[in-house]
Amino acid sequence: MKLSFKEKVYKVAHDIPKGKVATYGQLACLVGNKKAARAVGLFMKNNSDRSVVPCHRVVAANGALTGYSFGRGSATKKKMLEKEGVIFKGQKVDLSKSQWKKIV
DNA sequence: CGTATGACTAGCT
DNA sequence: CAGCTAGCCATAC
Repeated sequence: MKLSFKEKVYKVAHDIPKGKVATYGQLACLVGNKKAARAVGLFMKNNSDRSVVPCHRVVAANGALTGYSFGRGSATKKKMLEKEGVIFKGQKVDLSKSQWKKIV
């Protein structure tokens, strides 16, 4: 079975461990199209698995909490991440400490 | 198939 | 530091 880009994105996103976050570009790179960060975000928005896929563990390349049209948006997202152990720097995620690094 | 859309990113001013 | 532009991609219609 051939996984669609979107399927891969969901798969990788689901692989993000608790307390860690990944950037759209990173996910895009993991699925094979590092320039498809846009498409990645698109799937997160059209997510049907928002309760299944930890889309809240996906942030912008600079650690900003972009998007997230769930709950109170970035507020809820930030809360969830902080609760999971993600380090925050002001209003952004401290990628230097909480960016997920896929171990292959 | 062509157009429109979007939770992106990097570079410049 | 903030704002803007251009480039790139997959999906839906």
